Amino acid sequence: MSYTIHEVAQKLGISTYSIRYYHDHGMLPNVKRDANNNRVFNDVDLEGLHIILCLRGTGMPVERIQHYLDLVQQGECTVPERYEMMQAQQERTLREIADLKNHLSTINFKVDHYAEIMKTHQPDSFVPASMRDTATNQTA
Amino acid sequence: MSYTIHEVAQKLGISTYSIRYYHDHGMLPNVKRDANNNRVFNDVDLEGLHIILCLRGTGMPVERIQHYLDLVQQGECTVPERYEMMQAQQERTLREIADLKNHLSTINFKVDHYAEIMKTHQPDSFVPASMRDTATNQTA
DNA sequence: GTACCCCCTTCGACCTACTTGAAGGCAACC
DNA sequence: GGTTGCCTTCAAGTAGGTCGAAGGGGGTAC
Repeated sequence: MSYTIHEVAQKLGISTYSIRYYHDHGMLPNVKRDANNNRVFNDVDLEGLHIILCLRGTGMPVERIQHYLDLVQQGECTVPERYEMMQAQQERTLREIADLKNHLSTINFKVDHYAEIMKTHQPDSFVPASMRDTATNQTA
Repeated sequence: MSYTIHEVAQKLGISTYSIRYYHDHGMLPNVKRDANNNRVFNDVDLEGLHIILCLRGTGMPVERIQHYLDLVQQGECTVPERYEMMQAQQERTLREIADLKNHLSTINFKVDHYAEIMKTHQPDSFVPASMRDTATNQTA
């Protein structure tokens, strides 16, 4: 199967801009061109993009992704380095999930707090936005 | 208690640059200055920074954070809007955690895969980086 | 009292990872 | 054969910092 850049963008839920960016930066080295110089993607390229999105989504810089994909191209002798990279990324991602969960509990607290305030007030005690430019009290 | 920008940076594990950035962009409106024009932070400012880091860390754009902090300044009548903002952020964060977990399982798979390869090969079948510029086979 | 050191200031440049716009090519339809 | 539409490249813009230069104030050392 082969795909246009638009089809790939739709399939993966990203912009054509990003795809060109990844391609232009050497992260999709096997993408072919048709007679009109348009990019033509196959399933292997899609797989590559999937990995790129996974690594970018977990915060790996583009340069590191380039390096990783180079290692893949170089063959099995680079497995130990790839292993280390993926292990580092694994740890990084676990930390990030933990951080997000921490942040989430702060946010949850605010949601509950605001819900509580709204429950104990009459609905009409809230002033519309257009009238609240002179208020001064502070309730974070 | 009052703190210098350095103390705050160390306390919160961020750079003084970022703190100035947040301050310069109106997100710490109550920070005072001393006789030498140096920023002086108190515990309320620290609390504010904590919220800023929580919202930035969960992907809220600076502009939205500014708006949220404005609402806080405006007082209790803005609680319904703040409630909506925090609820949206809650959902966003849950989605982000789910995405990260998906990515993580891809990464876990790679780690296991590479570990498997390394276990079934002799240790000396891996060529040092300095010698592997001519390899061609592909094993993602 | 001045030299040195350290921390602070502002302002502007730089960075990453896109995102968008301008200008133009090629094909297909009417 | 003109218009529509998707593609191209290259350059500029954006967000959110990050950093460096230039300069000021204050405290201690001599």
